[in-house]
Amino acid sequence: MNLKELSKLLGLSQTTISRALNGYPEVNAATRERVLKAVKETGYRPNKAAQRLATGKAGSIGLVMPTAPGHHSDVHFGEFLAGLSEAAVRHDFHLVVMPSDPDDEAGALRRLAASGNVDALVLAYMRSNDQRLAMLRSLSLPFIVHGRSRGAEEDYPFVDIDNEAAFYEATKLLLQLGHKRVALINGQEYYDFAIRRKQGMVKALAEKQLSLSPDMVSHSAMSDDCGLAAMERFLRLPERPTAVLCSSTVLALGAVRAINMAGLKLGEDISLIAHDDVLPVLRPEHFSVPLTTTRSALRAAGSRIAERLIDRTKHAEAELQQELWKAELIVRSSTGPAPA
Amino acid sequence: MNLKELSKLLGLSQTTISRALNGYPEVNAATRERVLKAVKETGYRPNKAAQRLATGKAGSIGLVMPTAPGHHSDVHFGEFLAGLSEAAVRHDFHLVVMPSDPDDEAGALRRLAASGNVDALVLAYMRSNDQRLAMLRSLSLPFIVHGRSRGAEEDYPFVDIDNEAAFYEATKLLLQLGHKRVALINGQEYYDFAIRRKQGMVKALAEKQLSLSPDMVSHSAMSDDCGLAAMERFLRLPERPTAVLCSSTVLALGAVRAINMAGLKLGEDISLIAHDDVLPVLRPEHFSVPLTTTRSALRAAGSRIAERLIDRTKHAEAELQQELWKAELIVRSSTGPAPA
DNA sequence: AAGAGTTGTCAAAGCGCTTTGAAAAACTTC
DNA sequence: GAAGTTTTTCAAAGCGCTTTGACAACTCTT
Repeated sequence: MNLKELSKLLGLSQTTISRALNGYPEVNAATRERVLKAVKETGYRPNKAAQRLATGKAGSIGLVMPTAPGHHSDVHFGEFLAGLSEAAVRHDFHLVVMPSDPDDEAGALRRLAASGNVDALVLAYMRSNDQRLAMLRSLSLPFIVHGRSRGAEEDYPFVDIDNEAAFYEATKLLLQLGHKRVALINGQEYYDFAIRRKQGMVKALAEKQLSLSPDMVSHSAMSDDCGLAAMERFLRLPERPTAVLCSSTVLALGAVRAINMAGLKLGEDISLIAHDDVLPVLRPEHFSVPLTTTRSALRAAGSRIAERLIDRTKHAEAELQQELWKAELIVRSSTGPAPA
Repeated sequence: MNLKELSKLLGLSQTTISRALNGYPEVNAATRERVLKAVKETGYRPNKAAQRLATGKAGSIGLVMPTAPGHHSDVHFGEFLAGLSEAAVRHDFHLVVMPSDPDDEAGALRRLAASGNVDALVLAYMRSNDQRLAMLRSLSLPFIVHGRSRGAEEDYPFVDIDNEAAFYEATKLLLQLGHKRVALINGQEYYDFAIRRKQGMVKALAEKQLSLSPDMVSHSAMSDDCGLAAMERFLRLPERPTAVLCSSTVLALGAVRAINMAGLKLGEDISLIAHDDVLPVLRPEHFSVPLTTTRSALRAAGSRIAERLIDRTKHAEAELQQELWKAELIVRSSTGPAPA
């Protein structure tokens, strides 16, 4: 069933039907009723491709999903996607996911934009000095950044959490508890959030005339085995840390296992604070020793981003909104005073 | 830059350019060269929406993502999506994700199909007697099912793992080790895979004149806390199980924690076998006691499905392929002889 | 009751591509 | 070199929608 057939069926012009369906005022209420009824009965749905060609609006927002045969899919991705989805579904938008080699996200982004398949883009997995920003600016397609990019000029709209403040606060808590040797199990070094978190930690340490030695820092993918390996390495140090910060509860999962295997007691012999993106499958409060965390819901960020993005495709006013969310420090049992 | 402009620029008709670009033979080699060069210079990209309208091909495959504000996003979803993506990216296809209320997947599917945004659909999260099947059959859009649906006629193409055989084999292993009381921590009862796994288990038990009592079975979402809760319940039984099967490594994560908290030794006091969908963040071999598992890579399934689906959009021949993959039983340390 | 203003409807022109059917140009062949 | 082939190119007709500009058909004014 297409518009032409429907118009024949109703004895109305395509114009009138189109207007009735799209809420234009210049349609008689009775006529609109009649159209709506016929639509329901026939199950007519406007063809999106045609609509898109006519209006230039795609009704979908796009994002690039870094993936490759060897590449570990990121647990956080699903949750972020769920957030985007929640907002998208409210506005009857689709999500176009463009898979891409992690090393060619810029190219994937360009292809996605050129395809005309999307009205707006989400930029995620931000790196320091991210080259994708320059490309996107030249593309004249609305976009919002999840995170930020150190080194690049900050003239783009974003939703980010204050990573530096989060890890600054977390570190301060540990220092107050008397810890002096604090280690960091972080995400990959090229990610913006990782550097900021490290900076927050360094800043807090510096205030107590302490510094962060390189052998107390680990950068790796966010998987439990990386967390395990990093923690094991720390525990083998001549002067092992008495506290550790983790950039994810997934990393913490491995770290906690290493701690247990070493026969140490979490929250007594060693303290741990993890950043919690609120993954439903891995709740810090459900760890055998509930984890102290800096919490910020990834899903909420996704949802907010989609909401703003969709709004922009509709109203096109280019207000530069930059949101910096505070992560919440939640103290549970994995933190305790430094052992004497 | 659009086709019209380019044709004017080159002094060629739109037809010729279109043909040159789409590899038709009836174009002079020299002309084609000239076109290709101009395309490179001008950066011309055919508008996908127009292409789509003209050809009826969208160049993307769709799937519905169940999501709602309260709804836990499924860890397995990301991995499945990664699999789909890998194949999609190879063929320059996009993935259209339609978020949907979990209770209205059928409606979402219909809307997605009607949108003309996709050439083919993936059906996942299959339930017993799934009503979506009937709907899809009437839609004349190619689709492939991930999993199967008990109760529905099996006349659709699918990729599934032999869940029954997997849990049959796993149970047999436990029985051979002398276990008599085996419990099951399963996914939600309405999922097809959950029922088949239970059936496999029941079958193996029946061969030894044993039966599966209802209080030894738990159906829940696939999260660690559900696994924990289920295991705790089992451990409180007057005659607690000496072995347990888990439908996911995520459930096992919680179950193992419950076992540890009860002061029991995994693989000695109690045995555990989990189904492993090969989630990169949660590897059974990295558990403190490495888990015995039935393994089948979810990502591979996604990849295979996308591959077949894309193939079908291109060649349209409707061979009914039904693949049933064997899960691999991998024995590690979480299984041992039944305690005396 | 004629002129002005409002409403409701329509035919037709696009949106940017592909594809059909026809025609022109370039070769063959006898 | 005329007739027949083959190769190469083109104009025009869609694909299914939205939107513009025009036109009836009413409803007010005065």
